[in-house]
Amino acid sequence: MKHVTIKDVAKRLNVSISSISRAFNDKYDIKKETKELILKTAEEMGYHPNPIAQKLSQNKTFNIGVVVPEFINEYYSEIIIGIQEVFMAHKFQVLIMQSDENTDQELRNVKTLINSMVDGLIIAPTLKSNNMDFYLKQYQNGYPIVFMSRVEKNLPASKVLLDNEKWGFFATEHLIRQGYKKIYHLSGPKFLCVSTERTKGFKKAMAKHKISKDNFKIIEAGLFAKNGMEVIEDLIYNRDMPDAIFCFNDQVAMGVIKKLKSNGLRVPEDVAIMGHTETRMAELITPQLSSIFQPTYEMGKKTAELLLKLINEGSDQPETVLLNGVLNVRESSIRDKSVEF
Amino acid sequence: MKHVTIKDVAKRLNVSISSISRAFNDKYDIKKETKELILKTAEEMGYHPNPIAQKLSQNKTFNIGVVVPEFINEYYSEIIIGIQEVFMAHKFQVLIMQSDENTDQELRNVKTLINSMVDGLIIAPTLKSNNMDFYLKQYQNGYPIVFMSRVEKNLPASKVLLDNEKWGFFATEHLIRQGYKKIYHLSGPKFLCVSTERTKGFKKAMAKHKISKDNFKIIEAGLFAKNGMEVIEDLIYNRDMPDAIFCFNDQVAMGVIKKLKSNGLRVPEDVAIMGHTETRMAELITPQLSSIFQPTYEMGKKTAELLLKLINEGSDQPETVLLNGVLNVRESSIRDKSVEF
DNA sequence: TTGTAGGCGTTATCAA
DNA sequence: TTGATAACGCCTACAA
Repeated sequence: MKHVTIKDVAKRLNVSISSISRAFNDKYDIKKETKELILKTAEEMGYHPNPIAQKLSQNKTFNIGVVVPEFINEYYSEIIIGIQEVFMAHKFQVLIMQSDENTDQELRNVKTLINSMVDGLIIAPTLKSNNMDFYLKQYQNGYPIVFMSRVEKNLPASKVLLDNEKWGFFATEHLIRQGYKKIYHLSGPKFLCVSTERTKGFKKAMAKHKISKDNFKIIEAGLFAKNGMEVIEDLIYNRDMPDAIFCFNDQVAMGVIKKLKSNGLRVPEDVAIMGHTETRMAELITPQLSSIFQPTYEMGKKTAELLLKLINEGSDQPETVLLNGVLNVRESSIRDKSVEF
Repeated sequence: MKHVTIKDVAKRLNVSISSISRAFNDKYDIKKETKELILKTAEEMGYHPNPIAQKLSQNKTFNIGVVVPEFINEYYSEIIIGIQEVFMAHKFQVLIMQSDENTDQELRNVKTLINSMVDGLIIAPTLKSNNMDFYLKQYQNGYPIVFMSRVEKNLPASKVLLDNEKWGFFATEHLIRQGYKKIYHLSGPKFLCVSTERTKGFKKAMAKHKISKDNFKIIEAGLFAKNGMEVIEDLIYNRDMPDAIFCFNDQVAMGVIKKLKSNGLRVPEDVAIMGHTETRMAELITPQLSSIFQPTYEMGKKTAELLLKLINEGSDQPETVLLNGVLNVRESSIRDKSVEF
């Protein structure tokens, strides 16, 4: 498995290696016929420039690192596809590492990537990430980093995120407009900014529509289906069931629906359910789950573009991209089919 | 962002770069104190060997490539986690590319990875991959490749797969033992060996239990939920509904369940459903879906180990690892709770 | 035990 | 338009 090198081609054609190099990087003047001859012979010999040597000589790795908290759920997988698309087109390789929602693992991942000299980093922090100071220090030292998804709006660095407050608001308002009177919100962990933003949106909707304190409640649940199930068990035990529930995400919502059904409660007749960060399953379960679709693919592309710019042009002002979602209303939250949403 | 190099450390300590190199690769004799001093100073200066230079000088990239048909579903994501674990421990980087179930994209991915000189490849072919000849040629030329998941048992190369026939058989037999009399199988595409194997298992179970031809049927469906839905629509239209259905995978099974429910049929009372290649959703939908769990994480680890061996020791005999699944019986396929399965 | 120097496969500067 | 050659940062025979 010996690879053909630039020298082999040079020898074969009796030209210098510089000419070969020139032919492959149309930067320099080189006679058209020579170039064509070289490219043709190289093709025949199966020569490709050795990317490792290119990188060494250019002092660039053309690698970028992506650190996500997990990619079991389709959310980050889809984002990654968008990221890869952009970087592939620019000859970058994308190294993906997942932190398994563990802050130490995340720090190790980032350090591994930095040590392996990636030209830039995209980071979506884990649940309880306490590494932001470290990341920001790197960023301020000039290391190209773009953040994604789970960071605060006012973080002093480039980032791409959903406007969680806005879409938390819309999700809630949809329930109100459907005529539900008593609405609970199962939030994510309170140390997760994505969650507090959505909760803010929930509160804002309550305020706007002047819903009294007796008629709403915010319960800290979590990220996973089992968190939703646990909360429903408590509510049933305490005979404290609302008309409608806005869940932090679809996973929680599915846990909620499952538990409601197994206790003989109907969705949406007894309790309406609204999810968030739509999954493909939303359309497959019964009832179909209303949710907020996030433009994952575009998020990935946008993030990649920001990083690419940062790598090529250096940093001027940090840029924040706030993306919009889509409210997809389905069976789980419809009371009155005549009401517009 | 200038990186500290081996020279900087050498200069600082007034030793030669060879000593630094030795200290970092405990291969050569080097005085213990010198080594410790070097490592300590290097640490202070923030020196890490430049992986690109290491790779160039060792003529190895320490990269391996993984090509999967998709990673939106958790199946390949979980496998990848297993792969990464093994290779990370051996200082390899794992480049992941997904083919979006497109055979041309797959070929491009593989060629990109080969051109970027990965030391080895793991390939899980797409649906209609017609690139196997090319891959086998590379393999026979000595390029380390291990195949995964969607290849035939008798492929002359190392591979890791589930024993699909066996677990197709078990899945079917479970339905028979539950007392279902008329059992249909929704297969995957017939050009997908994984599917034909499962179908073989289905037929074998029918033969073993002497089920007459009137009482079973094999219908080619597909991979996705919508394929399952379409088949159910047909069956309803033709008034040709069995007691039980063994679906190619959980996605199809979920489509089937959804369509059955929306037509007022109960699962499992009217029709029992068995899935395959268990997803996390299996436990969350109503009724919970019976399925065959695949040991994805172990598959990833095993595949990685085979490739690592191939890279380090060269090829002797191709090795085939046939893994076992687990039959998880849940609500969707239980008729009689007293029957053992 | 340590240092010197050549090589890995490129790119890029400088001469020709 | 081309060629010679020094870098890029490291590893490793060989010499000391």
